[in-house]
Amino acid sequence: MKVIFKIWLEENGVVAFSEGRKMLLEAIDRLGSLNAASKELGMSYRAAWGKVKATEKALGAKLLNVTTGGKGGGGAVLTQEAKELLSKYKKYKKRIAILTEKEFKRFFK
Amino acid sequence: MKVIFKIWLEENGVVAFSEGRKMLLEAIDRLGSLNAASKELGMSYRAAWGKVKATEKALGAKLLNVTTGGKGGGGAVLTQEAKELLSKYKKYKKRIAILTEKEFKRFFK
DNA sequence: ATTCATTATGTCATAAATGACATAACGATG
DNA sequence: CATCGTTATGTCATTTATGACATAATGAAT
Repeated sequence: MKVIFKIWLEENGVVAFSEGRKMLLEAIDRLGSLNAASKELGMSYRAAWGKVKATEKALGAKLLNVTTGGKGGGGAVLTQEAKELLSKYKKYKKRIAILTEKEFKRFFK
Repeated sequence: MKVIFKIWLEENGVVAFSEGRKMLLEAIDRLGSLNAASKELGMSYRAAWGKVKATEKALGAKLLNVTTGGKGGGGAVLTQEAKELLSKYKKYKKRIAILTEKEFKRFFK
C-alpha cells in the first residue's frame, strides 16, 4: 500500500496553479513556445492555451510575454511573476511530498 | 490564495481508501446500516455499496459484517479491521492537513 | 504585399467518472 | 410461510472534465 496526493492552489474557489500547469510552464520556459510545449506534453494547443489563460485569470497576473510574426512565427516566454510562482510551487510540492511519505511510514508501517 | 490537497491510499494502482470512503464508513458505524448511511450522505445505495465493495477488493479485507432479515431488515457494522483503517486514516489525514497548511504559510506568505 | 509559424478563441466531440433505475436475494420475525 | 427492510448486483443515464477541430489574428521577415 502506498499514499498518493494531489495538491494545488486556489483563488476564490477556482484552481490557480497545479501540477499540470507546472509542467506546462516548465515546457514553455524550456522551449520558448506555447505551441511547442503543448506538442511535447501530448496535448492540443487549445488545451494548453486554455490552462495558461485560466491561470492568468485566477491569479490576475500575466504569465507569458508573447510575440507573433517573424521568422519562426513568434513565441512565448515566462514573465518574472510566472518564474517565481513556478519556483515556489516546485519547492513547496517537493517539501510536501517528503513529509507525506515520512508520515505515511510512521502511521502505516 | 489557499492550498487544497487530496490524499488517498492505493494498492496495486487502484484506490484503496480515500476521503469519501472515510465518510461512508463513519456513517455506517454511526447508523448501523449501509442503506441509512447512503441516504445521509445523499448518495444512492448502489453507489455506497460499490465503494465499500471496491475498497474490500483493493485491500483484500472484509469491512462490514452484514445481516439481512428480521425486524428492521438487517444492517451492517464495521469489522475490527475497518475500524482500525478508519482510525489510522483519520489521524494521518489530520496530520498531513496541519503540515500542508504550515508549509504553505512558510512558502507563500 | 506575401508568407509563415505562431498566438488567440469559439464550438463541438469524446471519454471518464458518477449516480440513477430496476430487480433479485436474504432471512429473522411474527 | 408471508412480510418487510435490508443487502446485493447488473445495466443504463447523466453529468463533468478534457481534448479535438476549425478558423481568425498577429506581425517580423522577405
